[in-house]
Amino acid sequence: MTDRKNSQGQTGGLRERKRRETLRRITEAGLKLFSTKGFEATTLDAIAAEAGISRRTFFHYFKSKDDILLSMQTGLGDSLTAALAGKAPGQRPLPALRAAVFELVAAYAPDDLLAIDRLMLSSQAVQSRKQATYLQDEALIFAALCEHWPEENPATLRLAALLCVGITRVAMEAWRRDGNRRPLADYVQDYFEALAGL
Amino acid sequence: MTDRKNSQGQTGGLRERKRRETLRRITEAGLKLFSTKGFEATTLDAIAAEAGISRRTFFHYFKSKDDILLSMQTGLGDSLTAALAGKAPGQRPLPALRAAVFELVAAYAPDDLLAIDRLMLSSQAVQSRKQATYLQDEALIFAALCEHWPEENPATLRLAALLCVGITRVAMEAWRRDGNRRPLADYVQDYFEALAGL
DNA sequence: TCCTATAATTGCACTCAGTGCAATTTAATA
DNA sequence: TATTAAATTGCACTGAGTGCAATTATAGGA
Repeated sequence: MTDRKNSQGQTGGLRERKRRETLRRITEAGLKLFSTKGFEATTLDAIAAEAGISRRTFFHYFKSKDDILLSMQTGLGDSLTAALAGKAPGQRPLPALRAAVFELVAAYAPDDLLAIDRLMLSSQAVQSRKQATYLQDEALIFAALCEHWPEENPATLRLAALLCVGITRVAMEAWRRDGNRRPLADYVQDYFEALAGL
Repeated sequence: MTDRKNSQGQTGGLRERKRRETLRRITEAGLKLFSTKGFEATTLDAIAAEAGISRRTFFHYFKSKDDILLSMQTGLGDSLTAALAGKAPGQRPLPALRAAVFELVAAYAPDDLLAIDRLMLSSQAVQSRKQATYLQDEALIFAALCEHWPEENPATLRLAALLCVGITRVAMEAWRRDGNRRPLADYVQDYFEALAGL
């Protein structure tokens, strides 16, 4: 009836459009205040005021203050399983994962993510929860591996998931530590090669 | 002067003895209440009352409610670096670590730790912080490895630390999942062997 | 256009974790 | 015993997060 563009789930009605807009305003307000005042020193009242909503409404969009930052995570588990789903021919698990990681890492915008990352360091709780997501990523990838290689030893697949997430993690650490002068893919390469020297 | 047995830092005065006793009472009270009422439902007032102290005093012993549980962690990083310090002859890093892990895992009391572990699952925040400690363990072990094998490629040592903590972690998961009918060392063995099949 | 079901926003009152401060008690020691 | 330092406590406060009920805005059909 009304002329809403519901085709790709993109616009879909005034209600949803407003909701997305409010969500955007909250995260924007949060990011702005976190980076100026610091994470801990920023109160929810301040965020709500900056976003033009009430304090109570904030909790209809996020379950906690932490979640503003956490919601901006890349979602390594989802990305990798997706990249893995398309192409699992006759390859071994680890090389397939390796390829998927490189695919991901190729398209990576340094600056935005780095800023978020730095903010996350300022809160113990946020940092912990961020690091805990690595373990969830592992679980997701392990499940995907089990589907693609059902006859493989589960312990092997478990280790493959562990290594792939772990290598990505330490590569990003090294990359950030060096002030990203070399591309992230180089660090990933380094660690995958170091695997042979064990 | 006074007859305090300060030799091994064991007793050392009324003050310290009382302090240790209070600490013990708090953790005991916490554990008791957590396991009956649940972690979230247990208030600090209840813990303080049960331990016979004031609410305010609690914070002279723990920085947060979480820390009661977190303080009972094994400290994989410390244990492993200690076990590693004694014996690093001409071995390669990973085999040396492997031996150290087996040494640790041999002396492991199932029941107590398992109860703590189950309690930690009931709080998102505690669980996250627990998982985050694995990364700190990695860092500790990596530092120790760098000292013992200064001429080795750091990336290799980084991966060794990652693997050793990771394998211990997934082994404990599998062990717990199976209701620990087999000894923990068996699971560690499984994963170390699966490493070859990658 | 009007009407109704449903979703979003809000205010209010509440619980609980955690902190700062200042007073008081208790142990250590000269 | 007198002095010093640590431990305990109460009080008042901030801020996160929740439950509830009232209000407002949107959706979609009559």
